[in-house]
Amino acid sequence: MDRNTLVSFGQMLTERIAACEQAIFGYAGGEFNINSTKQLGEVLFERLNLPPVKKTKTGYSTNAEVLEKLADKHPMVRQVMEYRVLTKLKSTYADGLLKVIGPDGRIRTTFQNLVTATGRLSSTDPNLQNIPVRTELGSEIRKMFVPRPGWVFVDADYSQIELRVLAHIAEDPLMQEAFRTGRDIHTATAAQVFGVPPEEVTPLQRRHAKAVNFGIVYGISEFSLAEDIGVSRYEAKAYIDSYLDRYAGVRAYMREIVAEAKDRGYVTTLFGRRRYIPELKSSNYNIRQGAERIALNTPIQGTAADLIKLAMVRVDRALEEAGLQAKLILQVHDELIVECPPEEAEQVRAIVTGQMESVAQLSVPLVAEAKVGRSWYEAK
DNA sequence: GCATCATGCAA
DNA sequence: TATTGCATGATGC
Repeated sequence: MDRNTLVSFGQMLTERIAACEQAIFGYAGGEFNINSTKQLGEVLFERLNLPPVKKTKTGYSTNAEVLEKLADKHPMVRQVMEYRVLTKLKSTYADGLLKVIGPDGRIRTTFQNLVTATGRLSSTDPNLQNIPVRTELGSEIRKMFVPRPGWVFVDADYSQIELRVLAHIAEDPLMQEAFRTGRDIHTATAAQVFGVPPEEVTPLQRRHAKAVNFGIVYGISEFSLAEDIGVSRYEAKAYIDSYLDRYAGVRAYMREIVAEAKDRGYVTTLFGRRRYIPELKSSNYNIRQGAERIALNTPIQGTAADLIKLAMVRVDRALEEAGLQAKLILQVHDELIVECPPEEAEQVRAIVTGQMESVAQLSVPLVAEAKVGRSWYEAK
């Protein structure tokens, strides 16, 4: 870790947090613990009389979605949103990571191989599988993950591995065709769902199609899709219907995997990993529906986990056999990170992506893309 | 000190 | 009323 930069980043956050706090206390007319959802709820919904959008089982919800809806109703709300972003980065990442830097300046996670229900690894103490990447400020943290002096990172990730696994397992001809011809799957899906040529797909259509692809893997409901992309339930239903009309293999898979799971009591991955799902027989509708989503998702997520685990073994072996100093140092579900001297980087890149892509022969190609960089931020 | 809750980060 | 995880601070026991 680049400890000094991490310390400076933490100090910058401290200053910005203090400014937020002062603004919030000014609007509230006094101090309170902004971290307490109970106290914050009282200020927002009782003192300032903002409309309570949603409840939790213990009181008012103040989560990001709720705050977003209230943002135009009182200036304090945006300050609270910024406060949440900053304190998250400070406590979990800046302070949290500083605490676990070893005497040699390196951070080591502990991987658990037997925790998740699907076969994924999990990472603890610290969790290196949830380092921020989606926002500009958050991704600054990744600039502080650096290799040993003079070395570089090679970061390789699978492209759309779960949808490729779905295309394979579901034997869906259209989805397979999209991957075989190297198309952008979300654009191809939008073209199918909205009935337009790929080159006429608008950014909004692509975004909606991406959300549907994402949701399908998890066992979507029209309600949740509507929530996610901000359309009516009827529109969301139309998207899903159109999707499953076009990707008929996916529709059949969804039906068959649930039937099989109910019959056998478990589902399996392509490599035979098994997950029992006793909740399929629950008398509670919600629990039963949840179990069906698990039956749908587990073979997909679990097969992807099997694939990358096998790739890890082969990558490690191939790097060793090539006589390289390169070392596999991290896995993040669909991504492998290797540390190596810069003169090895191009060979490492070829070995890692080559092993990841050839780990299994599915009905669609597996594609891995790699970058080289002097930090995790640069290499991703 | 431990458990639970709400929240938010990742794939 | 979308899958899988883990860390944090607050809160209560």
